[in-house]
Amino acid sequence: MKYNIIEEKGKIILKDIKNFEPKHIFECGQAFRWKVEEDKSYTTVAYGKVLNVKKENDDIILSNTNIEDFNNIWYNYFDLDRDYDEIKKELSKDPILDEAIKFGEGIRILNQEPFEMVISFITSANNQIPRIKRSIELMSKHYGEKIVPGEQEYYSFPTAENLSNAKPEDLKEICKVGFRGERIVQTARIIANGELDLNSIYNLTRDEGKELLMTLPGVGPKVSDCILLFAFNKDDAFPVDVWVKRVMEHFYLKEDTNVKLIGTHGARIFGNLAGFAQQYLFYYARELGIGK
DNA sequence: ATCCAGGCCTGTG
DNA sequence: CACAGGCATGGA
Repeated sequence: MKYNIIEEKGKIILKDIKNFEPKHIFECGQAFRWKVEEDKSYTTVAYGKVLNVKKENDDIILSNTNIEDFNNIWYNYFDLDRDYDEIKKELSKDPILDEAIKFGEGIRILNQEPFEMVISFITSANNQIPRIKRSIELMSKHYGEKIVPGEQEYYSFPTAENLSNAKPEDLKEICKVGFRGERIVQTARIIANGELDLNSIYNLTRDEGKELLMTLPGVGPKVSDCILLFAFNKDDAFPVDVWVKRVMEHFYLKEDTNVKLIGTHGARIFGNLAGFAQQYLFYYARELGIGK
């Protein structure tokens, strides 16, 4: 990445940075906790911190942070070590990806917190994105930790310990997670117990990590791929949801198929960049309503 | 009203 | 192994 870092009080400024468009990154479906503000900046809670991100011309301004947190947390969170020019150059050889990349040219794939991804994508099953976001906010508010950096209150995403002690009925009634309540508590318990060590997945392949994650209640083929891609940096993961199914059938298969076939097809044509391809395609398809 | 949403689980053939 | 049907919830 070619950019200059400027440190001001409470801010880190990334000067002249490419491949970083907040709207694309935060609204492409990989993250559920970024809220757009009136000034078009975005705010989230992650790693126990509140962070605001604003784009001004070709600069990105990170507010309520400092150089230590930037180096220790946000540099990796925003995947700043990766050369997106190279990825886009390779994927653009495919004419359909070329269009999708033009549409979401500023997408980056974040490296988010494993437990939060596990629960968030369990919550996503047969659900709608606005409802998923609402349930995640409610879980954070009721089971997370309060953070007050200024005038406003924020809540961190709950720990496995805290969620393992929640009652499924409460998750349903208070957090509106529906039938996913039991799965959330059971999975939180397995992780809180240490029965499954999420950190071990960093050192596994996609297939190995997938096999392990799918032992968790509520985690199947699609949810596991999301967790592997959005938390564990497995770039060959290719989550196939209704939108990816639609866009792949519309542009590539030209017929009605099934998610399993699309998964193998995606792996074959996109290879070790499948995760990036999926994210460009998902954003493109959902924003434009392709195949619906 | 019926259908559907970033699917998964369980039971059947 | 493939394939239904069910599942909470609420907006279209």
